[in-house]
Amino acid sequence: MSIQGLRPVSKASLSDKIVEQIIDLIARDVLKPGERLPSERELCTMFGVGRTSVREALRSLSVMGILDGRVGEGTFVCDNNAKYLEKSLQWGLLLDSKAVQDLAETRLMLETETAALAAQRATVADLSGIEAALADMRDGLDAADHFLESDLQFHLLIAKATQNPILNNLLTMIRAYLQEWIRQSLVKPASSDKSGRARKSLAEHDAIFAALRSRDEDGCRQAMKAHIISSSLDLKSHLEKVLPRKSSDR
Amino acid sequence: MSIQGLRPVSKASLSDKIVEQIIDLIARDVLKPGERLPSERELCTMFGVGRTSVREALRSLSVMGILDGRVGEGTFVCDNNAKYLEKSLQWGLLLDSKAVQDLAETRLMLETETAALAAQRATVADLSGIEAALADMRDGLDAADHFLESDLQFHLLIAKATQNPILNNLLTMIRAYLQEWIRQSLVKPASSDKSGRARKSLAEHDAIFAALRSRDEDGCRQAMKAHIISSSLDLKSHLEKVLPRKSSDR
DNA sequence: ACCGCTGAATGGTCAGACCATCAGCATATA
DNA sequence: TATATGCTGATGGTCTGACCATTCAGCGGT
Repeated sequence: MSIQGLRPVSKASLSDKIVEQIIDLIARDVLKPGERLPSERELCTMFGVGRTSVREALRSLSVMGILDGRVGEGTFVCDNNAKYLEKSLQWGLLLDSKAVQDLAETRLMLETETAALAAQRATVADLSGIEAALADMRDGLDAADHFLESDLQFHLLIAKATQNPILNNLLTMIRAYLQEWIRQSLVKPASSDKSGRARKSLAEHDAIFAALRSRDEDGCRQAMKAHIISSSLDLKSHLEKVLPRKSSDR
Repeated sequence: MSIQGLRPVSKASLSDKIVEQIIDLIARDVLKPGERLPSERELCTMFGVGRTSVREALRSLSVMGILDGRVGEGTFVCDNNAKYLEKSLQWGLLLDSKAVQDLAETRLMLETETAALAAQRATVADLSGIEAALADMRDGLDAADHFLESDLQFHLLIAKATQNPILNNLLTMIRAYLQEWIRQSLVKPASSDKSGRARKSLAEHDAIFAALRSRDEDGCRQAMKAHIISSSLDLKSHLEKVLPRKSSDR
């Protein structure tokens, strides 16, 4: 027997209700971005609940990227309330075991298209930033760490130049995972000579930047693709030396 | 005076470290979906921290949709990694028009390339699964929800056919976010006639599948791109009706 | 075979305490 | 006067121990 029209009773936890209230306050602009919330202890009395519940609510909102708690200062409304997406995409990446090859493949895909987008949208400020990173690479030709750092900057600045924060964040994350592998494959290259690799890499970056500056969308795509594939060769051969072969090979 | 070689110390909070550990466990399949975690009190002794910290960690993971706590039963790993949708809509959030568009752009980028990859790698099982989803769409031409569901399946199966779990997971999550918007723009289309949109969409999917089956990598890319752009137009005009324009517009 | 009771385990909440950190201010020093 | 230095109170982060409400398994009675 089943009776229609029965509604589930309120099963929301206390902290969830608090979350709702705070979100509502933000949505109605009572709490504006950057503003400071009352202290946890004050919120306790205001909501009439224990500190635990308040803290769980604040924790939730901070995981969503809506609030940001700073010890000794207080809790603040994040300027950018769309952080939630980026956060969960990050954690999602974390969830998937960091298979280096799959990651590298994803990076290739994202970064070539990102470069094309950047060619359309980069501001002059973006361009000069990227140029600076390039100059920095040139300076660091003989210092692996320095070189690598500028290299990373170069790529991240391009991602930023798409003006798409989600894309930017995704690429930053992926790159962070790969960075250590890339470092190793540069420091201990398969192809004996290492400053040669750096020099080649620099030339490739030059090509990318040239295409970028002249707003050559497709040229940028090609240059980036060529660069990543080229640098992936070293990474791949390095991996094969270090990693045990996994089950399925394609 | 500045001293070189000083590294920033660990500033991650206790609960954040616990979050990382648990995510790692799930990523390495030590904890499988649906499985039950040790009780909070056990976790306290296992991690050597107070219950507060453990609870904050569990709370975070549950906000992310990775865990699910049930009173009197325990805490479980969600079998459905794409719970984010439910969660983010539950909080009614706050995706401004720009975020949705950035997301759509990212999707376009990923999904076109994904289609090309799938054309190379799809197994016969993948293909027949995709074909089944296509047939399902045809059946659901008049039932929006049914149609939408099969549509989603179609795209996810293609992502799966790349055999790259990271790519797959990424697209699954992005799609989960967009799904509700896509639904709305189908049910309440800008261009008056809605079964027309569905029919057009079906034709586009046919084209994609044809290219996929004949392993036409570039054709697949083009077909997918055309499809997403076409369906994005409706989404975009829908957004402009529903969402407040935020700050910068490009 | 069915029902209801009981008790243990569990997540949710509470109160009170201590700690590390930070802003702001007063003080001391050059 | 201007710049360090040191104190102090407020704040978020953590710990402890307690109680509540819910759930489930097991027991006993029908």
